[in-house]
Amino acid sequence: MKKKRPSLRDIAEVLNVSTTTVSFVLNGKGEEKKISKQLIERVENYLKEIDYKPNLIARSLRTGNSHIIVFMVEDVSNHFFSKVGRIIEDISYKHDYRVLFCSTENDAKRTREHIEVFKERQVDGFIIVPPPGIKEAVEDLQQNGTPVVLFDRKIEGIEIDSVLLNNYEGSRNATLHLIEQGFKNIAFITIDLNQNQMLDRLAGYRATVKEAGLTEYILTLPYDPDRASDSRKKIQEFIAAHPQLDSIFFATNYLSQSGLKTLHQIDSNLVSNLGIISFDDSYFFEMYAPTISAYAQPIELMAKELMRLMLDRIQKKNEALNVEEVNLDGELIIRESSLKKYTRL
Amino acid sequence: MKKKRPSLRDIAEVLNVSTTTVSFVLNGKGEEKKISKQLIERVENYLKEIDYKPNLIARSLRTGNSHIIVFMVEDVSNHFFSKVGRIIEDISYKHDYRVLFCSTENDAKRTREHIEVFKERQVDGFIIVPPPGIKEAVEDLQQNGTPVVLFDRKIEGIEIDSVLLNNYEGSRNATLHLIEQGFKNIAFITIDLNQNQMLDRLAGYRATVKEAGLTEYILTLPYDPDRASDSRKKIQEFIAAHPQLDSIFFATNYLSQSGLKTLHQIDSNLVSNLGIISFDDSYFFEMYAPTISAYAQPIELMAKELMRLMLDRIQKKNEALNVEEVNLDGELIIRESSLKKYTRL
DNA sequence: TTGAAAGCGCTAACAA
DNA sequence: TTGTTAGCGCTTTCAA
Repeated sequence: MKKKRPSLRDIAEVLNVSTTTVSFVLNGKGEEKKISKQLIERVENYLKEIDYKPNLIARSLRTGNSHIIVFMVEDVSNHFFSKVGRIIEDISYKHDYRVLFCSTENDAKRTREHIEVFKERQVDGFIIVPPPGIKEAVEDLQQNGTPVVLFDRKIEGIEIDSVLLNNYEGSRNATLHLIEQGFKNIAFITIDLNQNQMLDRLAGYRATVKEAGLTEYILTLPYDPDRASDSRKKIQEFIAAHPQLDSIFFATNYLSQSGLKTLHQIDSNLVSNLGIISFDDSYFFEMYAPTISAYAQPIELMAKELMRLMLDRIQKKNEALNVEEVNLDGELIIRESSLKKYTRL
Repeated sequence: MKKKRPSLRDIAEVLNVSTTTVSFVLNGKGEEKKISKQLIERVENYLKEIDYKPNLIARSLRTGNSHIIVFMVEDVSNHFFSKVGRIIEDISYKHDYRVLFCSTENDAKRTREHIEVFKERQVDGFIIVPPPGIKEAVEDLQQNGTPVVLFDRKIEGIEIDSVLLNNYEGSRNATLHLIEQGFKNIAFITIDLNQNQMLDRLAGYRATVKEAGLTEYILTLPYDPDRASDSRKKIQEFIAAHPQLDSIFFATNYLSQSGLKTLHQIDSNLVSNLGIISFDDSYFFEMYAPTISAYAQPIELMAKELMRLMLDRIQKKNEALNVEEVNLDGELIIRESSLKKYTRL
């Protein structure tokens, strides 16, 4: 049933040349290795004729690389990560790399297991959104000389290429925007995740509110996504306890989404009457009524920077390179929800 | 810098046994091959001690398989596909397979290229959402004995395992529901994609409307996503031309999304006054005001069926199996938007 | 019950 | 300018 594909050796035999010759021509090293024009042409023609495809596994075994890049994120089906992944896939494809997506679930053990397997599969590089507790595994990769680029989050106490969002600035901008629109009692709703990107956002909010002489109102919800109804109750209580609130800043887009739903359930006018802004954009914010303002992460730029670093590191694998920490700014997208309200103010 | 990992041979030398022995023990074939208990134990202990990880590439080269499954969809960042992919990833992980996600962009050439590369990489199976024009490539894989399971769409004139949605029934159910709620002038908005899943949905709508003695109103929009503004205009004209419409059935979730936005722009009361239902659910439908009814695809079940077939085919690679076409039913999720309206009727 | 050795298909150092 | 050949690390047949 399975017709065996011809191997290099088969080809060499048919053409009556050595496998070396075929290999060199195949890899475009014909000229460099001073193989005659005619021979090159003859080989190339034959390769084309039989539409020869080399066995990539054999090549990997020999060369030690695989032209595969791993993209490890918390959840590949998360909108933000999947969009970034999509662009990474495209850039990789153009450079003849493939991308293995995988979900860490923010779990260190699972992540370490994945890393082990991929290492044994000779993947050429890792782009990782690091869960807590994988510092050693990452250092190990670095020791090994495997390119690693961190994304979205840092690991403290380790020198490593990273592409990050300037969370503090973003949070500050969003808060400032609300203040400029005349909001005085701005709530910040976040999750109790002890990770620097969330802490920076909180810090940005607090500093800005304080600077403006306003009071801070902070609600911290449990991270556990299974306890959505708990969160709903907490939001409801929070709103009830602070009737003076005129606006809400959600620290991440899935909070905004569930938050909007909750607000709507509490009182269908609430969403229109409160100033609302979200950290992280969502494609549904512009279809909502009112449309929801957001501080958007620069998805395309992030993907490009990740791949720029990755391809560079792969190429210059044996040179010592300066570690780069790329801090990108997002963009404040002002829609209806964060504009001055006349109904309530 | 790179400390070389120990190979099977190294281990054999250290233990003063043959590589065969180590290999057998490593693969749990010790007993079967009648290696003595003590030896097995000695080898196992050493393997554990040095935390030996075999080189998976070498193994692949030798065995001809890779424990990698490819999941090819139109766009990996599409909500529906990424959710299915996420579950497939999980199931695979439990069976010690990894998943290579890749986007076809519904383009035959790109898809064929991907298939070629993956074939040379010895992937163990393909789950494919087939774009038009890849029938031959798929048949080729089948010839090769590589497991292929189609998802979401069929390829006409080819016997192949597939997991599909029962589009006709789904469309019928959604239409019936609107009729039961008292809607009389139901529009069907679709895209001009000549693929059977879309045609079945259209057919389901038409048959049901006809059966109920109602008039059909069909708007077909161009597929090209770049021409969103065109679509908006067409929707607007369509609504204007048929003031008697009391409800709209969108044939796919991204149509619903852009459609809702358009409706809202035309007249902010329109969304509340029309009956609305969407083929395909979206997580944002339940946050919208009003919440949007939908015929939801059974994401988890689909992923499970895909993997059931895939793992089965991989395992029984050399047996002739009956082709299975799994047709799944979705679920009608009734929310506010499709309930009887009192404001307009 | 264990070991020797032949490959899987490719690359590249070395020889001719 | 081209060819010979030794591996890459593993599995598995055959021999001992």
